Amino acid sequence: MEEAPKSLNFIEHIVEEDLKTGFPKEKLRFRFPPEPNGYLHIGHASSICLNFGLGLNYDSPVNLRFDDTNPAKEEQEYVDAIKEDVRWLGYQWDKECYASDYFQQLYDWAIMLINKGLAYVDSQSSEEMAKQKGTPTEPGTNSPFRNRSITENLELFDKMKQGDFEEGSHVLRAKIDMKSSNMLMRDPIIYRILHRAHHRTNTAWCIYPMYDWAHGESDYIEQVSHSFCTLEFAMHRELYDWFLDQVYDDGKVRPKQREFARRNFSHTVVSKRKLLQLVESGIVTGWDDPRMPTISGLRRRGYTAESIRNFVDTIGIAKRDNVVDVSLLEFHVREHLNKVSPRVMAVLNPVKVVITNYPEGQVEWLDAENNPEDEAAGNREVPFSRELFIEKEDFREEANKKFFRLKLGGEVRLKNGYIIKAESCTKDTDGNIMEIQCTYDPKSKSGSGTEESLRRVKGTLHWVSIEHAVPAEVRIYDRLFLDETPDAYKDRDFMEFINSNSLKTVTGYVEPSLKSSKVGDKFQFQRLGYFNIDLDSTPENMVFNKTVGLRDTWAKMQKKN
RNA sequence: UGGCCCAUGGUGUAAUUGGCAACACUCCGGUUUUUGGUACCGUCAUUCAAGGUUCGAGUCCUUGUGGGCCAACCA
Repeated sequence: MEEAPKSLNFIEHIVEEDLKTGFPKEKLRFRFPPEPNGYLHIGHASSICLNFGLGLNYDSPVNLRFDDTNPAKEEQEYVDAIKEDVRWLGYQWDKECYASDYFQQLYDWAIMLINKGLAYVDSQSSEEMAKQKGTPTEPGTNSPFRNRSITENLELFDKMKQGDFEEGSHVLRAKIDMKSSNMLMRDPIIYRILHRAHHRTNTAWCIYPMYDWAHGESDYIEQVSHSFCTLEFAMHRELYDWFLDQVYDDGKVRPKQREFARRNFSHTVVSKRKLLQLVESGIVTGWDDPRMPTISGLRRRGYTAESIRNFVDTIGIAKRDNVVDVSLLEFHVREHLNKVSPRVMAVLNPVKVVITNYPEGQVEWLDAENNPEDEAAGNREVPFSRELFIEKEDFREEANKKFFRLKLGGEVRLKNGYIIKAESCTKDTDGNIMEIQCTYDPKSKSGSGTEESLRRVKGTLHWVSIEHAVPAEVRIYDRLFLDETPDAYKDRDFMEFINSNSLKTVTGYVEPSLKSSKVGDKFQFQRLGYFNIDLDSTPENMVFNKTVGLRDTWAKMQKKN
């Protein structure tokens, strides 16, 4: 058996190339560097799987590093949530790191920059500096403070650190080139004053390093060999390298930044800012609302880590703009859940069926297969009685041959039970069907082996015994946005495209075997879809989330007509 | 007036680095089925444009076109 050589994405090619040109494999080291200012979303999954996948592939350490240089936005809650999500996705980091662990080293290096004449304290307002910065098409001009003496810079920077100055009054800038075609090289700010308590260092510092200064140096301190980030940081690479030049020692690993395209997904947004807006505006109940494209939202919705990993693997890594269709994600959950989730019966939109020739008061416990895809899943028993619920959509008084379900005078198989025939129905004054009267064939019991039981009828319905069914709250979700790319319009706000009907709550009736299940348990409600038990669920009031529906060719046929 | 990046079916990615353009999803059609599910089979459909190099270009070069990013004391 030869294995087909797995094709590599361009990032993997880069690593392979480095190995081929002499980079020692044992020095390979990667990192996943989230800022703890929000929850991880499905887009982050790509980065997580890329970095940790590389680690697994090459047997290299991968650090989890929190990029916590802005105490105004970052919180411990996010740190905890991020760690949980990465673990849940199935990955183990080598070291848990924080950029804030390096504040002292970063500060010492900043002093060195000043001493080398490569950094200065600027005492202008941000507006003044913005003016001097120029535009992408026009060069900037030098700050009047650009040529302060080293001693003065040292003195001022020390006072910044001591907390002698107000926020915004001074910054430390790198002295590079105000005329560079790269705006980031026009004397970027490396430290700003922030009188804020930090989630880890508390009030020890009142100056905080900017991203560009902190990130590359953190990579260097951790001896990360490959630092992968999204495309919008491509212009930062020049600065990343410039900063590295100032501190780099021969013999150490020099980190290499490379960029890949972030993933966009249809009918949703993946930007922590926008997700935060959904949370704060109350459109969703929280970061883990099952409609959110966050890892925690997907987990609560019933997605499995395996399905997310498979999905990420399928969409790959590249550099071009993209919008990944959610149907691909849905395909992967169905694929996994189909293999692992037990089948049960639940009726979500009930109508009563009375089997008129079934003895009153009789109950039979019928044998039911838990999962046709997995023999080891075993069997269970479901109660059958004279009065049942079936789905309203499964009955019509009259219908053509294409309708395989129950109609007056027609027969249908009740899953795991008997063949029944609809004889009549009763309606209320508005014409709504209140009850369907059926007869059953006592010899047609599933699995009994009788001639009658082997009869083939076109339709098979799921059902529950009214007397035994457990009422449950069922939350049915639709996409959060009506537009495919809600945040792709320059002249319209993404909030305009909110789907106001993204959550529908119904009372469903589930078979009694579900009473013993726990939060997070996943099931296939036969003929309906995959559902799991929400964390709001209690033994008295069970709550289910619809993860995703089954593929529904019947619904497609309906749509076409 | 600038700089950087990108362009392969409807969608997302491949193509042994210059050698027969393929995989998955979607769509459509069919077979099987006590889930209109699953499984299986099949159909449609692809290299942005024009030049150039070459025996040979999706891949290299030039120009053009289209798109993205760059002017937070955010990351």
